[in-house]
Amino acid sequence: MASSIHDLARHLNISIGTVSRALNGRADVNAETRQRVLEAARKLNYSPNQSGRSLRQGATRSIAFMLQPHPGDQQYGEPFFIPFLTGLQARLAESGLDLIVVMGAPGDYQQERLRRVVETRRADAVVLAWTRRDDERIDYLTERGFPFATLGRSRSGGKSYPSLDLDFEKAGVDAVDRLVARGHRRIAAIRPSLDLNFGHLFMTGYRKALRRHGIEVDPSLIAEDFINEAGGYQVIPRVMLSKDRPTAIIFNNDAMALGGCKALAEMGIRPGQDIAVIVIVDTPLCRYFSPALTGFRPALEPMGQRLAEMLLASLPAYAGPEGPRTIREVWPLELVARESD
Amino acid sequence: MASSIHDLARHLNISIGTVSRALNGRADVNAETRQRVLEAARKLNYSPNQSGRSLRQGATRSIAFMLQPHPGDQQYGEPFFIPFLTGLQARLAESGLDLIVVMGAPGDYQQERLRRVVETRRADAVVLAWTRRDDERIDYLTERGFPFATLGRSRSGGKSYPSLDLDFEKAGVDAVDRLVARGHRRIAAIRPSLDLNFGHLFMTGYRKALRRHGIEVDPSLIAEDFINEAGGYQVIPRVMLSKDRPTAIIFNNDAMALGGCKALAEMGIRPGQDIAVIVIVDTPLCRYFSPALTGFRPALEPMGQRLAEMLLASLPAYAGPEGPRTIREVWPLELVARESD
DNA sequence: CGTTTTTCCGTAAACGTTTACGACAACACA
DNA sequence: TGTGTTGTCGTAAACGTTTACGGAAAAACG
Repeated sequence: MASSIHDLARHLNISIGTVSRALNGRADVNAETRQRVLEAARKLNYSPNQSGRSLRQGATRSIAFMLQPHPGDQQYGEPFFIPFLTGLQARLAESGLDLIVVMGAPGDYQQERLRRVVETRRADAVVLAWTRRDDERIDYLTERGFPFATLGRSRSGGKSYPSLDLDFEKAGVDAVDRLVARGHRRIAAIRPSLDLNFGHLFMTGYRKALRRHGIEVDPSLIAEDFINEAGGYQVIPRVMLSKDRPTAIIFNNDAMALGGCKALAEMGIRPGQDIAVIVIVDTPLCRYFSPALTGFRPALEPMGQRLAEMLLASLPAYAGPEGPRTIREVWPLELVARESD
Repeated sequence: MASSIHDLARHLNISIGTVSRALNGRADVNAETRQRVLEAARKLNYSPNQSGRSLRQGATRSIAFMLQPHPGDQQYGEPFFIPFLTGLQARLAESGLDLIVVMGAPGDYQQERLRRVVETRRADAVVLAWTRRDDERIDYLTERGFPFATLGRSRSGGKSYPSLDLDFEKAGVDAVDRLVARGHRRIAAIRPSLDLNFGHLFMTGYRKALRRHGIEVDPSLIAEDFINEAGGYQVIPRVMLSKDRPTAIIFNNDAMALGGCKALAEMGIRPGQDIAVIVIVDTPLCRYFSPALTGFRPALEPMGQRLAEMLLASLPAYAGPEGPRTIREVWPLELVARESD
């Protein structure tokens, strides 16, 4: 059915070696011959079988992104990643690499899928997200010497791999600073599990800023739940029913904020009027919510491009001129002021 | 680095043929030998190189889902697909198949990416979404005889391929019926491009129901825009500033509904009180919005499983007992009544 | 014209599997 | 003992590429 390099060679009365060299732009092939080969390839719409190619070269020329359903989420996923993937894809394509996204099974930190990709050599490198404070996936990959990069940091024991993260700690500080400047002193923090590294970073900033303002950290104002709408919804009563209510809430996530605002509305509390609300990671949801939610906007697509670049630079096969490699980057989160505070 | 079948054979003092047969569960291998092979494979943690395997067998044992950023969307994507993919993945894994997700470039109806997957034989079949009324991807695939299935129908000229869709027409009818029963007669419809088949189906139901109730279809109550928050936001003025305002609005999409409600709020119109709102495809967003939006909930994960089954049944290599193959299914959309109407 | 260099191309091996085929031993049966 | 059957395994080809190597012809050089 599909035409192989042999068909092409036979059709041109030429050896497959020459065809291959012509297609791959080698120097030692006559200009006219190359022309004929390229034309024939187009006419028979030939394109090389990826399996044959991978087998011979020992590389698949593709990078896998491990996509995981929201931890603790039963239903929907994270639109967050789409623009990131668009950027990743764009940059990889420039170097002739394909991006494949591998769905993790919900529940197990996708160890199983990851192992499968690595062991059957379906990709030359992988990109991880949802990095945890101690991440066994990182241990696994470094141990096996399999190339990877991460979106998000981790507490790494001297391991060296490209990683790109947002400055959640700074965002936590900025959020508190802003609220304090507006007169708030009882500021709640709604966060996911501290295992998730960005949750931990956020809380570090939160605490640090409070202390700097001479405000004692009140454990009853800090609550953890699933990182989705249901989590935000069910966590609010725990925070609001205490005797000394907060006057402001920082949500570590837009989905949690949505659920939280619902719970507030049901209690007759209006965000932006009766209580101030800030969201750490801004999405279109925040902008189009009523009231529009103040949040911190990440530059997702550029991040995808950048992480692709960093990953490529770390791969011997694709590394360009041996410049100094940045291995770790932390990008700022820009605050977008809106109505909710 | 990675151990091959030769290493395994050498380690066991056995031929690679026997090793392969043992691992693949062939009958003609001694029980004790098989045991030894399996143990050694575990110990050396051997797993077969996928490229070698694919090359020999002429099949990659993987299915590609073509994921496209929202048409007209610059920023974020569609969480809709995650549970669908979870179901798809689960069912494929049962048959030993891998699911890979391929990102399309925004803009071109991902023809380029699709071609690449097909021509380099990276997958044995593909799954398409966002089916259009006339879909060139379907033409391309049938022409080349490449197996595929679609999430969503298309106006197919006698082509035969597995497809699974939601009954958007019925949802359109039900939405109108419900609103009419509550006394509404001026019902607006906010939809995406009619090229997108689900948009077309929805409108068919909408018109049909209106006529059945003796209500004339008023073009000024129908508006098209991008299928995202911004689209919903900017389309509302066009519909609400006419002299004879609608008393109810049906949104064909949750993101458009979010944007639309924002625009309504800015005009001082409260959904659920001053105007009725129904959303065709329900997501957690609808449930946790204030007011909670009435919508039609799809069974996404089961749909993924089912479509995987239908696809598998259409592939000669994986087809089970040759039962009658359902080639086309349309699933109901269940209405979830909430506060917005 | 003889020698060296360059240009171009064919040959064949290799990548890691699976599998058709045949060989050999053990066993059953007459 | 001879013949057929069964169980188990090794051999080698094949999948579609890329690439090291060598060789023939053409070009350059003296």
